[in-house]
Amino acid sequence: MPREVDRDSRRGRITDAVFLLADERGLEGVTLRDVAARAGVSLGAVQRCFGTKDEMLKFALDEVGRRVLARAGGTADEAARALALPERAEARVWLAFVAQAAVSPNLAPALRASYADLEGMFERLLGDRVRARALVALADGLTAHVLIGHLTPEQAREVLDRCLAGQALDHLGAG
Amino acid sequence: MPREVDRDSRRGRITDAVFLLADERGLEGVTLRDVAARAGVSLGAVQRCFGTKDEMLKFALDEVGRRVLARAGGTADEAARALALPERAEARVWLAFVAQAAVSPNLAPALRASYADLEGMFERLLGDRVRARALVALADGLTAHVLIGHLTPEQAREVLDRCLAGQALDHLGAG
DNA sequence: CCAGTTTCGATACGCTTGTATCGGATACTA
DNA sequence: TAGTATCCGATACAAGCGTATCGAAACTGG
Repeated sequence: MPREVDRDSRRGRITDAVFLLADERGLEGVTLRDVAARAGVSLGAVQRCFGTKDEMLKFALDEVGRRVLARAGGTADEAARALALPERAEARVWLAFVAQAAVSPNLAPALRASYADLEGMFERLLGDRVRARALVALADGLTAHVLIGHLTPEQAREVLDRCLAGQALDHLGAG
Repeated sequence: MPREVDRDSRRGRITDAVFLLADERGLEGVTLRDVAARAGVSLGAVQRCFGTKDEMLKFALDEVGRRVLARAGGTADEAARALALPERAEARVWLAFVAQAAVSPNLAPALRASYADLEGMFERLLGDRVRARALVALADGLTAHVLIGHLTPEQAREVLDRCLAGQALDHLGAG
């Protein structure tokens, strides 16, 4: 056989390149050629590592799910803040996958699995599945609003703090 | 001059076609040829109506913003439910634009304007800007989770009802 | 030391995309 | 009614995409 490069480290480098490009231009701006160039490998290497583009994206989606879950530990407050105010690049990748999964059935199951993990973690922390769902949804919404520039990170932090203190979404029915 | 077709109605038909296609395949699956075919006009007609693809998408974004805002009237509860549980097609179009705006600077301002309108409406209804932001973010998050199949519409409705009753996000810090 | 097999990077290919261009049809103007 | 300026739909075109293919290189088994 020819010299065999380290397959796993190569997959890791390629996945990192996918994240960088998805952060810069969105998921649709990720082309195999650009991924290869950014990762410092040939186009053929990307093909051989992942077979098809969809498989590469699916692998990247699983990876970002793992990273998000890994950082969302500790108390419910800490976890919520980590979820709502993530790394900007990571958040953009996540949002790109959410939008894509809404229309591409082959990406949706992996994303649903990540959300199920996330929701389960918050449910264990809070002891209430509905509250867990509310918190995850709120965090996702805040993250999206920061990304598009509707809120600053500080404003999102303020909203989250008020919600965590139980003062923001109380008694909305009275309004 | 040659016979002049009704420009506004043509723009409307083309915009409807953009919505249909964005709902089916996402915003990146919207091609000028498919839009033309779906609208029942020629490719050249689409070009002359909007000049470039970006302008067509920007027009569609403004239009969906108007529709969302138009349906979100009444009390805060009604508005929140209309926002969190919109027409499925409309929601997918909205999510697609959010994801796109996060990486394309020319689309972001129009989306920010729509969010500013929405937030202003809730602020008037609630008398509290932070609560308004929380509610809009929660609604957006719930909508996204329904679209990707993580929550059923009924589950999202349950979360929203608990939040509107002030029982879901209270005292998360104790968890 | 050589044959064989496997993986490497490069290139070729067919397809789709957004945009530009082009003759023909049309409705004002004089 | 003839001229003309405008707008129509069709087609042409260059670029970029994902994927398939190919010769060369390299490591292993005999």
